[in-house]
Amino acid sequence: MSQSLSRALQILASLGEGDRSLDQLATELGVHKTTVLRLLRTMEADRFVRRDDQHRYRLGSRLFALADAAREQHVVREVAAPHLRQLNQKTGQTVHLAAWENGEALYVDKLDSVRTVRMYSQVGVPAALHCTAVGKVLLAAQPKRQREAVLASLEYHAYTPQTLTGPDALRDELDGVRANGWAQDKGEHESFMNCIGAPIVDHAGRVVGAVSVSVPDVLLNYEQVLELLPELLATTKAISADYN
Amino acid sequence: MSQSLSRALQILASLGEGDRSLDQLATELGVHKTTVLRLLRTMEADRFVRRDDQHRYRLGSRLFALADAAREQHVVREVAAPHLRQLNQKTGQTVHLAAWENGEALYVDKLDSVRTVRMYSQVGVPAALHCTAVGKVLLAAQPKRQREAVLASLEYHAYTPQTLTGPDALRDELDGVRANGWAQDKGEHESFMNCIGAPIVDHAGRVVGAVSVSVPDVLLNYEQVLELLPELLATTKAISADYN
DNA sequence: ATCAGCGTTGCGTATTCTGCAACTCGAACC
DNA sequence: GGTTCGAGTTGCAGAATACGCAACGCTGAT
Repeated sequence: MSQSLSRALQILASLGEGDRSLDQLATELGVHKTTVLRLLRTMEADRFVRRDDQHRYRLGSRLFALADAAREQHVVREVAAPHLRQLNQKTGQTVHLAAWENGEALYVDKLDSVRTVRMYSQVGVPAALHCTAVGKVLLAAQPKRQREAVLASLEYHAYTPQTLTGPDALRDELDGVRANGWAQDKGEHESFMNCIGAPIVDHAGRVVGAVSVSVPDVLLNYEQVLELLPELLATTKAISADYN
Repeated sequence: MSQSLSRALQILASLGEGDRSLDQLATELGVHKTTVLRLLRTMEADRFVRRDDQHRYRLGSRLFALADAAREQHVVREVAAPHLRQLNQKTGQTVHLAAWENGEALYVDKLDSVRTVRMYSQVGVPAALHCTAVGKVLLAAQPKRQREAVLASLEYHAYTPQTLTGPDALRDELDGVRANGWAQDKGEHESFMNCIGAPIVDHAGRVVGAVSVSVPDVLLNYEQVLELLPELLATTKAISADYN
């Protein structure tokens, strides 16, 4: 494991909490100023950090340029965006878009409930497959071989008492998802959150993404969330149509 | 400058464009696989990168979280954001925000004209100083010493026939910019694009950023673009006021 | 005017990183 | 089913690289 890199990452993490001076960083890491300076210089050259006129260091623009570039790579995102916005405005709830990539369900876009603003924090991060609506939708759509492989390899972390914790329970659940054409998450990831999700399909009927709506139970109980299902299905249908 | 760190940053940059395999990264950097592996391991431990079950590497959750932090910590950007959105909606045109960082004019935010969707493509990239509105605004605001140093060192790449191609022409132009309080780009960067830009100033009158509006000439001719000037100046004035 | 605090530089040392070679694992192909 | 190819992983010895020291310079405060 690379020492200097490791220290550089610590620096970035520290800068994530706020701006720092050289000495501050040096004492924080417990290394000499010189060392920190060299690392900062390297990162500054690539714009991963910048420093303002008062010699205080901050995170650089390269960082968000990178994240944006990575997030923009999914084609589904572009097509889905306007529809997601509509769904978000109609329901007033948090909307997620996820896509299947190399054995994972990746969040590709997210629209928050409050203020209809994008909250990116989770975008680019994989979703749990056994306890999220999008995870179930995408996993259910995989070919049987791969599905079984995933079922066998999952860790089934029990986030809440409701979480499905074994391959058998999840297999049944997935069968249900395929039969219904949509999935639920009844407080399985966060005990106070209920979600419903549905697939986006291309012209060949292959599932290329999943959309979900998440609602905290203080706002709507589970039955009320189900009333949003028609809206959700209309949205995924529209996206699927546009996708071709 | 730290070699290993520098290579690690190259890796991140590459992963920003898409997922990569170990060998792919090794050949891209021109170093041994072992070296890349060690770097990746260190970054993986801190979740700056992760790999899926097919051994393909991609950016990790920590990086996305940091990117969001970087965005929020960019004061000018945060303050300007709502105003830029307004300007974008009122004019319907592409709006850029740039800031002077490390001796360059960096695009920090961008709102696209055609769709409601954000196109981040240019964010984090430096703007040409001799042929963009924001570049001129920011360069014009630099102290004379530094300004002259830049004037002498620029390459004056002639993107179009309209591009200013020498230090003398640019110096005159900058004098005009300071006198007027705004800058233009009459097809100097892309022949079919006209832009106007204006500075954001802090309480001490120091220029901390620049906003520009860009319009393709198929939509508006140059005189019509100038009619947007009051809107632009109102925006920069409002941002400047909020900045304090 | 002096001092304190902080960032910066040059340099010798040894720690850390590097690349080689060999090994493992899995898939693909005959 | 055996073989070969591709890709990732490990141990190791040499050497380049990163480290910390000490001294310098700058800026702002007392």
